Amino acid sequence: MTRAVTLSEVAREAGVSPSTVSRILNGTARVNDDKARQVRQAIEKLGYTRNAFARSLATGSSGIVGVLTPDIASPFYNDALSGIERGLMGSGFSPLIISGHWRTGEEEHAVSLLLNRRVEGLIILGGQMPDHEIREVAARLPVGVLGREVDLKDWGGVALTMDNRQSARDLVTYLVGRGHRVIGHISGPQDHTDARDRLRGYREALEECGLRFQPSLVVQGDFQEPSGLIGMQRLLNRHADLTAIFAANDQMAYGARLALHRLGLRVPEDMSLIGFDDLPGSSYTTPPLSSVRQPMAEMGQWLARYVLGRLRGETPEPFAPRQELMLRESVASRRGTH
Amino acid sequence: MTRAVTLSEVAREAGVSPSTVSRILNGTARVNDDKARQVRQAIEKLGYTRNAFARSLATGSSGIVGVLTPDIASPFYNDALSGIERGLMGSGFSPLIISGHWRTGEEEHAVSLLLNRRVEGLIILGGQMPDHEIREVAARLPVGVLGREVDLKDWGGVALTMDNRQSARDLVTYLVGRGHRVIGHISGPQDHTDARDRLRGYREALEECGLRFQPSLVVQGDFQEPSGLIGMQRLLNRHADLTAIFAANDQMAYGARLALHRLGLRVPEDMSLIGFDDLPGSSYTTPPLSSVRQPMAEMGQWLARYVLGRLRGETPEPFAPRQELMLRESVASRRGTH
DNA sequence: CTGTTAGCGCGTTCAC
DNA sequence: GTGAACGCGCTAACAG
Repeated sequence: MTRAVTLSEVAREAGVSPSTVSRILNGTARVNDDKARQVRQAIEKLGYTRNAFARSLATGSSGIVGVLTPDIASPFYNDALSGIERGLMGSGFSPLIISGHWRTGEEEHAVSLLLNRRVEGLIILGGQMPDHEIREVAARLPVGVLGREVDLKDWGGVALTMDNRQSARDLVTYLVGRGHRVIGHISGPQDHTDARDRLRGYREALEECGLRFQPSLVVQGDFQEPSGLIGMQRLLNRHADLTAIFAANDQMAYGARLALHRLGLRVPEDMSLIGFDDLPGSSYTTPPLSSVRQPMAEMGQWLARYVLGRLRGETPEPFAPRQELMLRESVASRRGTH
Repeated sequence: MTRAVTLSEVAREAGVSPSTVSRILNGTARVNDDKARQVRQAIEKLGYTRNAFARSLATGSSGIVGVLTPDIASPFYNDALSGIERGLMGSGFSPLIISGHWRTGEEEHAVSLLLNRRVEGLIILGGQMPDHEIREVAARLPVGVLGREVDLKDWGGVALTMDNRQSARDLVTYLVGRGHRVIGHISGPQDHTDARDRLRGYREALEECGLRFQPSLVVQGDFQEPSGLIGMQRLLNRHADLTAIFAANDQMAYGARLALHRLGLRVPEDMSLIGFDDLPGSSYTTPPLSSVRQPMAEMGQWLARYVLGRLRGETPEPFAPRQELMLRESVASRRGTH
C-alpha cells in the first residue's frame, strides 16, 4: 500500500493552508466558497482519505464504543449487537466488537485491546470476566452490561439483567395450569447463573402449585442440542408418566424434540415441550415452540443509548426489560385439569 | 474520563527517557534489567495503557483488518466471522467489523470508515457494493470477498464463491435418484445471483434426468420462512401429485415444513423436503433436514490467512471451497424407482 | 475568513 | 545501552 495522501498535500494542491482544509472537512468554521470548491476538487483528484488516528490523537476522542461479546456467532447475543448498532447509528460513534469466547483470559485481553484503542464507552455482553475488573473499567468510562448481575451503581454503570427465575416460574406455572403434573426439567450447566435461576424457578413454581420437587425429574445439560436429546431419553427412562418438559433453553428443547420424534412421540399430543430464549427458529419448529423471549435487541439499543447519554453528561432514564412468554403450539392441555 | 497516562509520564516516574520505555514496551532493543523493572513498576503504579492511535500514527500501521458483513446478526455470515477471527488469531491483527445491512449506501459508508481507520486489509462478505468499487479498494490493499462473483485477479484480490448451480443440480438429481418425479421448487428472489443459480441447477437437473421443467412447479420466495410456508401451500394447490420439494434455502424449507405439518402431511413419508445452506438448526429439525453445507467458517479463516499472507508479501496458495451434501432424514424413496 | 504555530502520544533515527 | 530531537497527520488556539 503506497503511502496515503495527507491533508497538507491536499492543502498544497488546492493552494490553501492545512487548517482551511481541516475546517472544510469538519465544518468547524465558514470558509470562502471558492476555496471550498478547490479543496473538494483536490480531495477528489488526490483520492484523499482522512486519517482517523491522527484525528483522534489531535482531538482526544476516538468516536468508538467497545463491545465485548462472548461469541461473534451466537444467535442469542447477536440480536443485542444489532440493537447496539441501531442505538449508535447517527451518533458519530461506531462500535468495535471483540469476542472473548467465554474465556476470562481472552476477555481481559479484549478489554485491554479496547482500552488501547481508547474506546469512550464499553458494552459487555455476558461473559466470565470478574466483577471487580468490570468495575475498574467502569470507574474510567461509561460501562453497560447485559445479561449478568454486576453491581455498578457506585461506579456509574448499569447492568441489565432478566429475571430468569420469575420467567421460569411463569412457564412452569403455565404448564401446571394446563393440567400437567409430572413435568421434567432439562437444566443448563449449573455453574451458569442463568441456568441456576431457571432451575430455581422450576422448583419454586412446582412447590407453589403444591407439587413435590423430585430430583429425578431433572437432568443436566449444557445448553446445546445434543444434551437435550440425551436428557430427554434419560428422563423418559426414569418417568414413563411424564407429560411435559421444560428445557432451560431452546437449543436443548430442539434436542428433546428430536428425541421424541425418533421415539414416535408427538408434540404436544403425547408430550408438551417448552423452551427458553425464543431463538429466531423457534416460531418455525414443528410445532412452533413455546418459549420466553428476552428483548435482546431493545436492550442492546438501550445500552448504546445509555453509554452515549453518559458521554454527553446526561442522566439516563431507567429501563426495565420485560421478558415475554411466547405461547405457541408445543403445549397441550391434559384432561382432568381444574 | 480523566486524561490517560502517557508514556512520558511513565518515563518520568521511572526516571528514564521516553525512548527507553518505548524500547521496553516493544522489545526493540536490550535494556538494563534494573531500568526495565522500574519501568514495569511505574506502568503498574500509574495504570498506563498504551495509546494505539499514537502508536499507529508513528509506525504507520494499524494492525486492523476490516470486515464488511451484510448483517451482524446473520447466522449464515457469522460463521464466516468466526472463521475470520480464528484466522487472524495470534497474528497481531484484529478485525474491525461493520455491517452494511444490504444497502449499497451503508456499505460504501462502512468501507470509507474502514479506510479512514487505515485498515491494512479488507474482507467483504456478500453485499451489494458495485464491483468496480471493490476493485478500487483492491487496488490499494489486499481484499478478499466471500459469496459473490467479483473479478479481482488484475487487482490482486480473491473472491471465494460456491457453485450454487452444481449443488442444486446434485440435490435435485439425488431426489430423482430416490424415485421422485414431481419435484417442486421454492426459489429465492430472482435479483439474487445465488437464487438464480439454484433455480438454474434445479431446471438443468430435471432436464438431464429426462423430466420436463414446468414453471408451475416453481414458486418464488424471499429466503424468509413465511415465504416458504406460503409457497408450499401454493405448490400443493397446483400439484396434488407432488412428492418432493427443493427449497432454495433452509429458512424457506422450515416454512414449508411447518405448512406440511399444519396440513397433517408427514416428512418424509408424504413429502420429501430438501433445503440449502445447512443452518446450524437443520440437524435438529424434525426430521433433520437434508441440505447443502457451505464451509463458511473455513472460508472465512482462509480469507483471513490470505489477507495476512498478502500483507507479508507471500503468494497465497489456492483454495477451493467444497460444498457438502448433508443427507439426513427428510427425503424418502418412492416406490417404482429405478 | 484564513494562515501560522504548537502540540496530541509514540517510534525512531542519530549521536553519545 | 540510552537520551535528545524529529516527525507521523491532524486539530485548535492564536494572530491577523
